Amino acid sequence: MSVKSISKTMDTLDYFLESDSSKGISLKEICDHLGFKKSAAHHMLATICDKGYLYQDLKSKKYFLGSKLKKFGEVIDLNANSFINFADPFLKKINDTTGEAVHLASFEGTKLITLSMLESTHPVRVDHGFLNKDNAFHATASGKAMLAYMSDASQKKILKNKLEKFTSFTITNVKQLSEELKKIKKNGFSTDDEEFQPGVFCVGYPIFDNENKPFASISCSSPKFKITSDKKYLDKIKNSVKFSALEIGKYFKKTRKKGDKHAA
Amino acid sequence: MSVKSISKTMDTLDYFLESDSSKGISLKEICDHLGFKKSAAHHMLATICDKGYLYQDLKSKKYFLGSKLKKFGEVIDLNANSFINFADPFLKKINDTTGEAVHLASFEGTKLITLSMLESTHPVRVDHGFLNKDNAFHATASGKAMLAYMSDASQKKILKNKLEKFTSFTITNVKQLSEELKKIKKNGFSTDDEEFQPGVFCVGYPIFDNENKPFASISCSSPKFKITSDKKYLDKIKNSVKFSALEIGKYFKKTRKKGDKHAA
DNA sequence: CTTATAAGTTTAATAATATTAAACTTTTAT
DNA sequence: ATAAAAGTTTAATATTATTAAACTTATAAG
Repeated sequence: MSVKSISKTMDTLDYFLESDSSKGISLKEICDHLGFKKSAAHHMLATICDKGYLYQDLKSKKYFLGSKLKKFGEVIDLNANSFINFADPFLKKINDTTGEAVHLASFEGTKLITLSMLESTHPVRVDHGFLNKDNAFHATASGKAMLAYMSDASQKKILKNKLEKFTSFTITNVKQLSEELKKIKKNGFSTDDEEFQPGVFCVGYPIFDNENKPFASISCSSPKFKITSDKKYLDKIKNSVKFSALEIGKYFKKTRKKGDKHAA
Repeated sequence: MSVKSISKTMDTLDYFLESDSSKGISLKEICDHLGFKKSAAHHMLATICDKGYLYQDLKSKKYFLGSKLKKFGEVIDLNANSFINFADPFLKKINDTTGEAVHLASFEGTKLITLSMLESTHPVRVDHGFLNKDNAFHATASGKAMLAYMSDASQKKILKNKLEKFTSFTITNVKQLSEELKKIKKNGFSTDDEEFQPGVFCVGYPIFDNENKPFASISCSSPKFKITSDKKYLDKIKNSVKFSALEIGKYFKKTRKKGDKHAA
């Protein structure tokens, strides 16, 4: 079961992120964009404001993000940001060597998330943006690299929904995906051969934590034709990503004691 | 009207801020602390997780803050942080001169909020912490300094609820408060003579934006006995706060064009 | 390893809540 | 000054969230 008013509340907060909210957003604009009735939206917004997550300007009546929301960022930074900062120079290294887009991914529950990314420096760019979604694990190099090394129980939870078909090459069959994951564990890396975006080929390597669980992954995306036309290009990418993945993995040995629990 | 499930959701998110959530929080703990029934809380949390504001660890089943919440901090920083950064050295100056606690306040809707603070450097400390609440305007030097210069319409909205009595000195009579606000406009500064906390005396100066509206305020808190025993001490504080308030006010002349709208 | 206990999840019936339209107020534009 | 639009309030009702109970999974104790 899903609680509708909560869902609507978060869609509203999301709208403040997506659009420029620096000059405030009116009740009407919120209703128009999200399809709410104005009286219902008004009740919702009054409650959100009461809790300090938004506030309504006394004169213009427009809504703004409340400074309370700033505190979440501070707390999350404390918990997880050091990992991203540690990883950054190693992502940069792949980006410098290959010139291609590099993504650092992790997961929160069953959601694949992008922690950090560097865009391609080449004229022909490949960009699949920031992800924070269910149901992309099976179609991305980042997702498959982590999925392959997870426990059966975790795999099952992530794959419990129907596998979405993003392109004609997306693996949507569980049996077939299972074979693919076995292959990944044998090879030590994953690929995405136009399975998420047409014309885009990705290579992914897992990053293991201090308990040898897949905690994150790096992927490097390249236009497919480069891989096809230059046989050595794939090896160049693979070597670069593998090196950085191993280096970043050392972060956990440095900062965590055996038995320390962490998120994801 | 207030939407209960939204209210409960935000109380839950607040709980993640207040407690150490770095190792996750269980469903049971949330229910115990906030008085929820476990099935209702489970439905609520499932919805929150679906939207990416929290996530549930696949193995431990504990809940964590979702990285999506980090983005709010980034957006809010963009909008408002430059003001706080600009003000910082001027707050420091008051703190250096007087040794007393200094607060930079503003307001979001009808809520008085603390943007930044410096603690007393003296052994006898005075600290009223971070505020983010309705119904404290009438009882604080920060609040009254802004209130005095607001439009009647804004004053009315802020004072629409019964004025809470924090100490025996808190002004809870609207008529009496109105006289006090007149006095503040005449003098150019506000005081809080044990009206919020017993034994604490505060001096507040408003900060005006590029349209001469009160946008923020600075207050300096001191133990009451110091003010009483040393007649020159109050003047020392007043001069120091006044100087910084005027300097910070120049921020708006530097950064905003006439007619530019901003929050609060 | 087995059993017991606690925590988490799901369900569907019902009690309670959020939604709605309509009336009303306030604001903005003409 | 008037009209139109945006925002707010209300209370009746349809919809939704809550609840207890059954169930599953995880953890602790014997």
